[in-house]
Amino acid sequence: MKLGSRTTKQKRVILEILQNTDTHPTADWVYQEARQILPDISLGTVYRNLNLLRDLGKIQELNYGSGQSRYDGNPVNHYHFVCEKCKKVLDLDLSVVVDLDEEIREKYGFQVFNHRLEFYGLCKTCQEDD
Amino acid sequence: MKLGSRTTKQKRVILEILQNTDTHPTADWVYQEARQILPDISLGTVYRNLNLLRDLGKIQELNYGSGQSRYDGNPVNHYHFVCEKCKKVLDLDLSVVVDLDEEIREKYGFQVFNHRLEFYGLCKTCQEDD
DNA sequence: TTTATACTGAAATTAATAATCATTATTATT
DNA sequence: AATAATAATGATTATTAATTTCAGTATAAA
Repeated sequence: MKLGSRTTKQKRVILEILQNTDTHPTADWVYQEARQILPDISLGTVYRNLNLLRDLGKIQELNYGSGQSRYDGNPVNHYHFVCEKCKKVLDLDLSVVVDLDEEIREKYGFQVFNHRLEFYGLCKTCQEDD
Repeated sequence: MKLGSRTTKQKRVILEILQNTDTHPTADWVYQEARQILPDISLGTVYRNLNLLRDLGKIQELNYGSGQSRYDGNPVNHYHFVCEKCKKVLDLDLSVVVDLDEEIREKYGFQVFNHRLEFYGLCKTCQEDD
C-alpha cells in the first residue's frame, strides 16, 4: 500500500468541494465548507489532502503574491485574472499558448513541463466603485 | 515627510545587492549578503526595505509555489523559467506579449495592469544528471 | 475477520513575515 | 552650524500559514 491509495470520506468531500466551486478558495475556506458535511474534520486533514490531491494531479495549487495558497479543482492548465482590489481569482477562457514552451526548448535547451500565465488588474465591479 | 522618502545606507545596500545579481534571491540571502557590508543590519530591516522598494516599483517580488518570496532587481516586466529540480529562477529573453492584455480588456471588460508568465521544467544541467 | 498500514483529529511545531518600540539617523528649518 | 521633527533602525516579540507528530481509527488486502 502506498500513500494516497485509500479513499476516505474526508478526501472525497474535499475534492467534491473544489470541483463544485469556481472561486479558487483557500485551505481555510475549504475547511469551513467541509465542516458543514463532516463536522469533526480537522484543518490538518484538509491541508494533508490538498497536498495529496495536488501531487496526484487532481487539483492545482495557485499562488498569487505572498498570501495563502488557493486551490483549483480544475487540473487542466488554464489562465487566471486576479483582481488587485477584491482579490477574486477568475478563470479566463483563452487558448493555451503551447508554442511558447517549444520556443524556450529550442532557444535555451530547457525541458518545459508547463507554464503559468496570470493577469492582474481590476475586475468590472471594482472598476465601477472606485 | 512621508514613508520611503529618506535614503539610508541599508536601503541603498539592499537595492545594490539586488541590482547586481540575477539569481532572484530570497530575503534571507539578501540579508546574508547585506551583513558582509553592514554587519549590524537586521533581518527585519531587510524585509521592511524589500517591501518598500517593491511598493516604490524599484524591484519585483516573485512567488513560485508556497515557499518564500524571491526578489528581482529588474522592475521591468520579463518572464522566468523555474527549474523544478534545482529551484533556480532564470531570466528569459522573450518579447512581452502585450496584445493579450488587450484581448482580456475587450473580452471581459477587465482593466489589466500587467501579467506574469513563468515556465516550469528542468534546466540544462538538471536534465543531464538525472 | 484478521492483519497491515494509510489516514485521522488534536495538538504541538516550524518557517516566513510582520509588528512593536525605544533609540538613532536623516532631512528640513531655524 | 544648531535645532527640531520624524522616518528608519536593531532587537525582540507576535502573527500567520502550513507542516509534523502521535496515538487511535478506518480501509482494504489476505
